[in-house]
Amino acid sequence: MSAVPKTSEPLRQRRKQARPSELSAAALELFVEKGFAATRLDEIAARAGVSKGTLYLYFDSKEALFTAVIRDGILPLIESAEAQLSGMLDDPEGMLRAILFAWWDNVGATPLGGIPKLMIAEAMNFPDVARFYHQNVIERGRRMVEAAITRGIERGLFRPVNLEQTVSLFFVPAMHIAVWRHSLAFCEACQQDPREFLENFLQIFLRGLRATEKGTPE
Amino acid sequence: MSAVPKTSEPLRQRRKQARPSELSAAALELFVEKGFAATRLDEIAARAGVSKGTLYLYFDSKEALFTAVIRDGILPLIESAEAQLSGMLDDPEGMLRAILFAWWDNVGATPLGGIPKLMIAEAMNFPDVARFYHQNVIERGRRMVEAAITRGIERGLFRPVNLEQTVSLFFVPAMHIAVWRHSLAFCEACQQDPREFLENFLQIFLRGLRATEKGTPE
Amino acid sequence: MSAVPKTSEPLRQRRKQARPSELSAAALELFVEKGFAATRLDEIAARAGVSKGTLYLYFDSKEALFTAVIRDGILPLIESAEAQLSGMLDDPEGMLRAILFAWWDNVGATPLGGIPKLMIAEAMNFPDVARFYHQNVIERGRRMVEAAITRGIERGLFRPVNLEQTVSLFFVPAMHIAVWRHSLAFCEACQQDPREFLENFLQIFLRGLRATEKGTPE
Amino acid sequence: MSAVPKTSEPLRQRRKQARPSELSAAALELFVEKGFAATRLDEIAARAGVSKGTLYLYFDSKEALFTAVIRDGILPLIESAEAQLSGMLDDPEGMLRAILFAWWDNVGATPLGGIPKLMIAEAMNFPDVARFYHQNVIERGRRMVEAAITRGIERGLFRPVNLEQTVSLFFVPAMHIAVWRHSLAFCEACQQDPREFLENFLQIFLRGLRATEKGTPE
DNA sequence: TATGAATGAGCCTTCATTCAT
DNA sequence: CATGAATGAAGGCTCATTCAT
Repeated sequence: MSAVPKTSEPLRQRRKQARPSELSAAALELFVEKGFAATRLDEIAARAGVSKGTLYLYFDSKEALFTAVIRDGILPLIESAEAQLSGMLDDPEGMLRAILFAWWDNVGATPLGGIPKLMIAEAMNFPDVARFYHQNVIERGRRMVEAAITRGIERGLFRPVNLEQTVSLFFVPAMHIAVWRHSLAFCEACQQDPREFLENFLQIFLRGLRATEKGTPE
Repeated sequence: MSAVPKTSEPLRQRRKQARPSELSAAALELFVEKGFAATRLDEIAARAGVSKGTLYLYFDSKEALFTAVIRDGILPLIESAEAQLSGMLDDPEGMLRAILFAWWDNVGATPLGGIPKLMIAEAMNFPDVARFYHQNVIERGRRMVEAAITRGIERGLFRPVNLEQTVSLFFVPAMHIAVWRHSLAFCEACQQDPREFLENFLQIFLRGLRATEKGTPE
Repeated sequence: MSAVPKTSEPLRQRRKQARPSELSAAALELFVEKGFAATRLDEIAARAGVSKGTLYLYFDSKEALFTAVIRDGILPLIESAEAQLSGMLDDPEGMLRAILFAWWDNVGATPLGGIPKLMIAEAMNFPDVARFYHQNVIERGRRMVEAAITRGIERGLFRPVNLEQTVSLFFVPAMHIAVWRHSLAFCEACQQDPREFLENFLQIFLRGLRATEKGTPE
Repeated sequence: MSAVPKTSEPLRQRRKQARPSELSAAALELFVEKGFAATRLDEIAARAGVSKGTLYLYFDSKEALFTAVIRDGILPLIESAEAQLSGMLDDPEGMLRAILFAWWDNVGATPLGGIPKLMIAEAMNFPDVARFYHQNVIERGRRMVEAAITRGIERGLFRPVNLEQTVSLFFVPAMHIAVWRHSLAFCEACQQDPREFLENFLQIFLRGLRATEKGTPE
């Protein structure tokens, strides 16, 4: 509020452009921390440095703000991830590793990493948002992993496994870290380095997935 | 209204004894479904078939009801599980399998299976309850698995792995099923048979865990 | 609150029965005085001697309270008026006079006399209520007057006039008094005795209505 | 946006002069339709085709706008009416008829015809405005009618009647039409031609007023 | 002069909690 | 023990008003 750079662009204009994402960023933090119902609009406004009424210049209601937080928060990321990772199908194991750590760097380690917790908590209260999230985030993420595993099986690198369940297993530890970071964060078991945890998981996962004929020297 | 005959009423007596758990059962369902803040005491009372005021005869406040739901719901189960499973240390793989499916039968498949979702959603709003849950449920559960894996490593059945992380990995898929059952339940990927999913996980998990020198005859 | 007679009937019970009409009576006064939008529920509750929340035990919303004020306030009166006055058709002039003064005594001079002002002010904001009022109050009132004038014409007592317009003319001065009582009440011209005003109107009205052949000696 | 050429702009000049009355015209329509409290400044600005802030360039507050709507709307008309009709005292009946239809043409049939409804609705919320309206509009209008009736009585054309009340009766049907046009407008009884209604009223009114000795040739 | 983004006081409504019955 | 009418604090939302541009 005091450290605004005085460029030639009028301040008002720049704030106007930035406001919606400033507001939804503040909202995301609080929704993740306390849940939708327990978050007061006062708090969101205060954290964004605006007054309560300003929220209504950009969002029709608390619920609309919630929807926007989910929609606008995660969709761009999925799209860029698809663009970046689709070319790695030649190396299934490498692609799986890349998906996992790209997710961690761009989502899990950022405030967006709270969204899985938020969706878990609010899915039954906002079925429409949950359905959107499922179709546009979960399903698209699963498809990427599915493609990698399928290719690995085709090439004889992986055992023929139940695809659906194996894809689920692949995501589950990453989700686990993201969720616990924003809930039972004090738990020491979660204080471990997330990348190390994911690496450890990948080893067990891939080892369990690989075709057995070829030994995998540790 | 004033002339209620005061005979010996076994039914009423039984109800009186059972009331608290009837109330907390109703509360659990609703807390899991909608979250703590979004659940009204009216609804809980209605679902338990009592009036709103009656809740205050057994619980001091909404928050006390929440605490009771967690405390009284899960603790007895952990204790009986410890008693039943502690004798299986001779067969680490069998013990891991037994833990997983005992948990599913006694917790995951029952209304108590909603507690993980509830704790995830409310941990940051109720740090005391979260700490209680962590110490008395999570840690005790982890210790059982830790014992089995440690014994497996000692006997050369399992590779020497990072214990903490591996224990986490062991629990994560089970938690995942329980959580998603009560949030994104409509997701088809979650409609799969939970036991089958756990079985599939166990295969990959154990295969990834086993010492490599010995082939793993399916 | 302190002068409640201590009869055998429990206080709570009696209040429960009386509350809705106590509340709508308070609401009527304030809606008439300030209009719907300018009336705060705080005021209504305060005037009725209850807290704000109590209003919602009996009415779903401010708007529902408005509807109830109109519906429950005026309908019973119309019905009793129809019952009492329908037998006077033998004496058209007497019936018209009776209608006018019965209306004054039972509506105009009571708090219900504010309803015409209220309906005028809010009809366009609440078209459904306006339509209800029109069909169930205005039209039924008009039919009674219409019957009297028609009979008078049939018997040669009245000139053959435009019925619709004459019925309107009959009601207009009464409405005028009622409306001004609750709006420009300070106007001296309105300080006149209402009964005298109505009597004076009746004379001019009937004199203008009567068949001319028979002189009407003053 | 910054390079607006400062040429001589007759259109803009004209707009600048006309703005206040354009604004109060828009305000009048909405105040009449929805009442003062239920009308938002946003709507008024939108209907006048300006932004919300512009209203504050011409009026200090919403209430000042209300006052201006009444003051500036009706006063010029009364003054021109007085000038035009004061010369008709030689023909009392003609003057009464002229007053009635001049009022209809210049007020009742125009947007100003909504003012009586507005004053009825808001008189108790704005006693100062109501007093102004009473003194400068109502009283001056009454005086014109009073003069005509007095002259008619002096000349033996009219019966000696209660002046105050008869003047009220004279205005009441006209007010009634104006008010209902802006409130219960859907009512079929009000769909009648207003001039015809006023004509019918005049016949009954004058017939009831005339001295009885002289027959009244239609 | 005109704009419209921003404000914040105020209102309707909800709901945990109390208490007379 | 049980009820449910009553309470009042608090939250979502609106809108008259201000002011930087």
